[in-house]
Amino acid sequence: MLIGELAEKAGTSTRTLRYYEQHGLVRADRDANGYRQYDDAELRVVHEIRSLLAAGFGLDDIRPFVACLRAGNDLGHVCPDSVEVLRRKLAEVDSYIGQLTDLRQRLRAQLNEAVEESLCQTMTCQP
Amino acid sequence: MLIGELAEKAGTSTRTLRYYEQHGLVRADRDANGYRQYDDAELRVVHEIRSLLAAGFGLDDIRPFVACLRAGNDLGHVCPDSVEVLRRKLAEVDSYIGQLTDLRQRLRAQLNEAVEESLCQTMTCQP
DNA sequence: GGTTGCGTTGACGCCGGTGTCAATGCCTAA
DNA sequence: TTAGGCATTGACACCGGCGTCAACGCAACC
Repeated sequence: MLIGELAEKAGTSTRTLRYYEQHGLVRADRDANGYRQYDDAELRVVHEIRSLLAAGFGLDDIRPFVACLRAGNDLGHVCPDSVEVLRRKLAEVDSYIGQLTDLRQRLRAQLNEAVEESLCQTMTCQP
Repeated sequence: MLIGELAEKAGTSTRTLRYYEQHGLVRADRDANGYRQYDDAELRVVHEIRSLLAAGFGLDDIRPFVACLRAGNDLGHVCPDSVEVLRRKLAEVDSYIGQLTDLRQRLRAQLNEAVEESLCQTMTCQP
């Protein structure tokens, strides 16, 4: 399978596939031409990458998952290194949710303050 | 007040103050030298900017808050345009929290799956 | 008058994933 | 043989807030 075909099957671009390869995620043999020749299994790998990227992982985080697939596992997240990344990401997400929740509180407070302020102007209340 | 002094008082850098000015947030008169000369009120403005940036607003979002302060209000968020931005941001934050919560669910599910998998290997269970 | 220290503008770098263009080479069908 | 379609590598562009450096002007003190 050439790069254009894989790109289409994976729903991405050739540029992207080369980028992944440059970062050690996707592998390709080379034809005598120098053209990249992809194994069928790489489609699965690319899907895994796209899925994890969409979830907010970075390319470096994704490497263990790909390695896990290459090691013969059906799922990329069942290996110790992947689990470690999952744990770390979960902690990050938790922390982030916490921060956003705090921020949300402050935004609501400011909105309320602004609304009361404008009520005071129209209805002459005593703050 | 010269730029270095304002930068120190505001806990930021001169580079940053020029950047804010370039984006229409901070104002300065000029000495005969060409040196920027800052009004005392600009310190308040810079603090407002820093605070909102820290909360995740972008410079464009912050502009109405600064305008609100310049209009003579004690608080930058009591003007209609500011309120509009606050509402939008609150919606964004809500949406983002939702997405992160979903993601969190998926991460937990994958972790559980991985853990059960490894238990199966050590304890010969029947999935 | 030279040094030191602050001011000025302008420009590049970073991060991360990808679009996009350029210059060039291979393959295939008309 | 020529066109055009796909391949190759390399490099620039983007976003956003700022660090950082360059090359220079002005102020003040010794």
